[in-house]
Amino acid sequence: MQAPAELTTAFRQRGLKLTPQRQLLFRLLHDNMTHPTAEALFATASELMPGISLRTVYQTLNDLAAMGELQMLRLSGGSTRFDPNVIDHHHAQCDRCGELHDVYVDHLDDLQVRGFDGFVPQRTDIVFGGMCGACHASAETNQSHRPT
Amino acid sequence: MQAPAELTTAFRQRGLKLTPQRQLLFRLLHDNMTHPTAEALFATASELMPGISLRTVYQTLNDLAAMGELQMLRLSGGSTRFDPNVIDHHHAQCDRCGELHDVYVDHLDDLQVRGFDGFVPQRTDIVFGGMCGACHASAETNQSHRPT
DNA sequence: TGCTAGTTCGCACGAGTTGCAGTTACGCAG
DNA sequence: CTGCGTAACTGCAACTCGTGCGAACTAGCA
Repeated sequence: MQAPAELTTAFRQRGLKLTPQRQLLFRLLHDNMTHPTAEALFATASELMPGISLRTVYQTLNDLAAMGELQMLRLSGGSTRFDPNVIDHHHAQCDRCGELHDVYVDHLDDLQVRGFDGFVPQRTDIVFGGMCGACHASAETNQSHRPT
Repeated sequence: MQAPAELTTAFRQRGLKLTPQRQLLFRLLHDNMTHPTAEALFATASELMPGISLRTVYQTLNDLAAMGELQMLRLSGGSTRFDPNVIDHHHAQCDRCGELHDVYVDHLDDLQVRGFDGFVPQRTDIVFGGMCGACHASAETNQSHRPT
């Protein structure tokens, strides 16, 4: 997603207004690598701007997603997450702690897919399931501390 | 997912009981390629067994998923879908009609992924977005019928 | 400064799913 | 076949996530 200043312009150009609430959310989202949920953003935003409405957070997130500035991620476990990174990338989700982070896949076009059967693919979303480094390490530890 | 007869055995072995409701659901799911939702299964089941509860459908689906006999799919648009095909495969979803079908991807191991950063991948879920054959055809038609 | 359309907010609603409690019935032992 | 214990079924209420709606507000422009 673009920097707050560019978003300001982009919104105005579309006849959308630039409210303090939106500007706050722009700032909270820019360079945000945490894949936050609407609730999480609302919590952070509430601290900086008491009284902001959860409704407004959803509204703004939907607007940004519609403008292609935000990717919406519906994954297993919980609510929709929002990803300001709209560069071609994919995700790795930890089965244990649920943490999500970005990964980049090369040569995706080389994939050989059988069964499209007339389907015309336009996007490819890959989600790797597994264990993040931290969880994997602690799992190993638990294993060696197993009760006799 | 295994055939109803094998599931019967598998359930008994786990101390789970074999009720008519479950047997019905086993039959409805076996070889079901439609990726049904819980509601859809409930609707079909209700015709064959009036009085069956939606709660029971959810319960059984969760049990089967926990046993690894069913894959739960949380995709964009609506509710969780259930896939009795647990053989290594992936999905193609039509952006227009929402239809979902199975595809098979070869040489997945050859994928070059950057950014795992300690993450230990165990599963790979790929969802292709695009248009199914039917929708693509009708979209083409609309295009050629464009108003002048 | 004043107008107006887009925004915000709060509430209520809706879809999807789960928790709970009372009743039912599967599966095993006698 | 009968009786028992426990798992399962059902119906309802509750819960989560997200959206529709209307009144009040305000950004942006003339």
